[in-house]
Amino acid sequence: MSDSFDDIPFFDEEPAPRKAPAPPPAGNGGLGIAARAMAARDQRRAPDYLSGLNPEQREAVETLDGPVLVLAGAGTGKTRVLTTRIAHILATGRAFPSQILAVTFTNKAAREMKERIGVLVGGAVEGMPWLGTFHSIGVRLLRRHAELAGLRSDFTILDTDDVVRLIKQLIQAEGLDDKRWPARQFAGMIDTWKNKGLLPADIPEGDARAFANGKGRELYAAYQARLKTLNACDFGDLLLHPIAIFRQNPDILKDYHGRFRYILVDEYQDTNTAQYMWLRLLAQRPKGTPQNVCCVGDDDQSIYGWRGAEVDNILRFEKDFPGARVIKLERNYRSTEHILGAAGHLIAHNEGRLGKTLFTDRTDPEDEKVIVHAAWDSEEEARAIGEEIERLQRGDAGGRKHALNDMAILVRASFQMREFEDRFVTLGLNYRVIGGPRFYERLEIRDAMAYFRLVCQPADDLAFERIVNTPKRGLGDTTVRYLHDYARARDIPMLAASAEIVETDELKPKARKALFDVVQSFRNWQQQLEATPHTELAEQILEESGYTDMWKADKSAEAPGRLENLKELVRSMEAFESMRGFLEHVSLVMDAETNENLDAVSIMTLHSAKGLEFDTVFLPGWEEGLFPHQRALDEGGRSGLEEERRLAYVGITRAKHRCHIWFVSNRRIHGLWQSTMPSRFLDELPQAHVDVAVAESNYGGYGGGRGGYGQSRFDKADPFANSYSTPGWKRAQANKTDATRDNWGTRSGHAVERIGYGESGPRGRTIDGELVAKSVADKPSQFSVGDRVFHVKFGNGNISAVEGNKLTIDFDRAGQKRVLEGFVERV
DNA sequence: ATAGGACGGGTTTTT
DNA sequence: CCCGTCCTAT
Repeated sequence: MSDSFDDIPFFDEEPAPRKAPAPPPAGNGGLGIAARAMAARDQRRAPDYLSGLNPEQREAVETLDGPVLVLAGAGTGKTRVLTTRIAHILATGRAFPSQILAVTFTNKAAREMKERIGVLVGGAVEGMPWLGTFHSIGVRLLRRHAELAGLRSDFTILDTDDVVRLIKQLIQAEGLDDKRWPARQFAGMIDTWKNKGLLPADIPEGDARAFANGKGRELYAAYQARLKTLNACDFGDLLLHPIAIFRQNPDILKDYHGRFRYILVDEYQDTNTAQYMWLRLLAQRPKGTPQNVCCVGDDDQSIYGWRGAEVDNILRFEKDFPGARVIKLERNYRSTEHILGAAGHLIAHNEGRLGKTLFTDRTDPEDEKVIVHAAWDSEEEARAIGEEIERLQRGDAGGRKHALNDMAILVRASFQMREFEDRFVTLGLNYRVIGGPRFYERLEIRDAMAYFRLVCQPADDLAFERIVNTPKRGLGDTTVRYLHDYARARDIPMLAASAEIVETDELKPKARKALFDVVQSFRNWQQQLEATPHTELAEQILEESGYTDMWKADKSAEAPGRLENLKELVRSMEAFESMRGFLEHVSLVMDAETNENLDAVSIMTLHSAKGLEFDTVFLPGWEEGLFPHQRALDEGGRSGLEEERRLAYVGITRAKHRCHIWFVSNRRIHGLWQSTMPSRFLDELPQAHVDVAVAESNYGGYGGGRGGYGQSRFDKADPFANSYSTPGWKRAQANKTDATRDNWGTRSGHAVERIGYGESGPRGRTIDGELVAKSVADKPSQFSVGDRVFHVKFGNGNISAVEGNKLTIDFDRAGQKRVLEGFVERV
């Protein structure tokens, strides 16, 4: 993104496009004769960038007039189509870069697109100013018209953390119990409303009553009012304000209609209602005016319904844009026929899809089918996958050697990651974890950012409150509350209030002096904002505020890492022209770099795997309750199940050559062992493309298809040749105390890259297993210590502890386990 | 001010 | 079980 929001001329000063629009495409079905002739003519002198496209891709690229919906299945060259289409628009002189609006969901996608267009078009074309995420484009629009939303153009963008703190204040100000009404929850509600495009007046009565003793609506309105006085926005506002501005100012909207000759949207299946409203305002034109909108998406990969995405948007595209051309990309360039066959058969169980079937020409008898494996428990699952990874890495059995970078483990829920980490640490296998909190979410980074924000934006009270007593200056709660009240009463920012208060003798001398110093410092830094280079100023701020000293004095293990992160923060500012430009970047771009030089297995959730591909993919945890997730079923019903199925589809289609699916019979949930059923999705895989692994262990076995998951096949199992060993997690922690800037330690030849995760490592989470536990919890246990019991999976053992309905049992063969008493019987 | 204990909550995540 | 948050006791 650009550093400044003033570099884009608002009105077109460029000449009109050089070429007359091409004649409308012939017929609805195949190409007419004239069109074919023209296509043939074009083929002869087809520009380089068009060669190598298949007919459908080419149609998607070359159908420039009128609405187009491209249904691009996984691995069908979606990004290629989008970028080539833009290159084509530019190369044919249909529009200038600044006349193309291209929207993506993530910064990564936007970046990638920019790079690829650059390659296609050559360096001649300046970066496209209106290519970006919904939010970054929203910021750009809002900066231009801020006053129409009651803001100044230098408004701040609050992140989730700020929002929660602000709401908490509001809840307290209402005299409500902030424990009974958690701010985080209300922030979530506001987010949901905003995703739906709802302002306080629009929210359903039921929603309004559900929170804060029925004060939900008032609280939402108060929140919006407070944002306005803070000259701030949350993420939702970046869409909602422009929508309101467009609706209330038809002339402004009309200007944008004139500006944006071509509109492109990536991942259309992920748009939420607000984004849809925004897009329709910009794309729908009066009758007779060209509506050159092209949306690309895949209804089968819609996996964000839970955060407001509406698959309906893609399903009703043709209604919204009558006469739309719908182009399906079904030729897959990524995966083997077995992988496509398995994925296609699975997803066919969903109703209400537009219906695509991926195919490939490549057939290779050597290609391995999708393999389903059974394991006793999650520990064995991790062990077996680890072994398979090492086997592929060594390349024995005549196979070639595989890089760890080509392998990924995709899990449904992040708590599953831990077991793999433990195992890989023990094996000394390099891995990287993708997901979790980011660089910019770290404590020290957020503190430093608060200083910078307050310098650039003195009205940023949230930043003020964050750092006024960091490092400790003796300005505790009492003082801050006083400042807060004083500022609110006079309707001025807290920093300005402080400047007034230090002139009085309202505060005790000690506090007064401390606050005076703060006020002086900020005055000083603000004065230097224009003159001093921003990286220098940043360093100066961190030094003079005592913030770096605070961490230098800290003897804890993380302190050196935090200092290193601060240095990195300042270093990363160099790429920007000003401190303001940097702040804007950070508020919208939260992603972390990966270290590509490191050869490591990737571990991530299925959600974060969307859009990626790997030679070999491992999909563990295909069990009822985990995948499909119980909560998705409980809360989402049928559509919840279908979204889970799409997630499974996404998982399988990430694989180029090898896809290994696993399920276990026992998983530890809330620390208790529970027996689990294989996922229904396993039954939905086609026999023709799937093999069932045998002899992974002597008790595994898939049971041969439908209905084959009897418990009896586990009876003679002896899964505990290795007793439960202490996880290597602690060692992992120790190993990477020096992991700082990039979060990867390299001791003992073992590298762990933690993309996103902060110093705390992965958090243990677990799935819902409460029902079983609660149903019997009130009865006193019928078992007591010393009882000899039998467990259908663990065999015989002696009870060593009883706690409600939870028993700790020393099994003869399985070692010590904690199980619910319902699973054992007295011998 | 900070450690330590009680307490709650535990799917997925971007901007 | 395992973690983060909040309140209490030093």
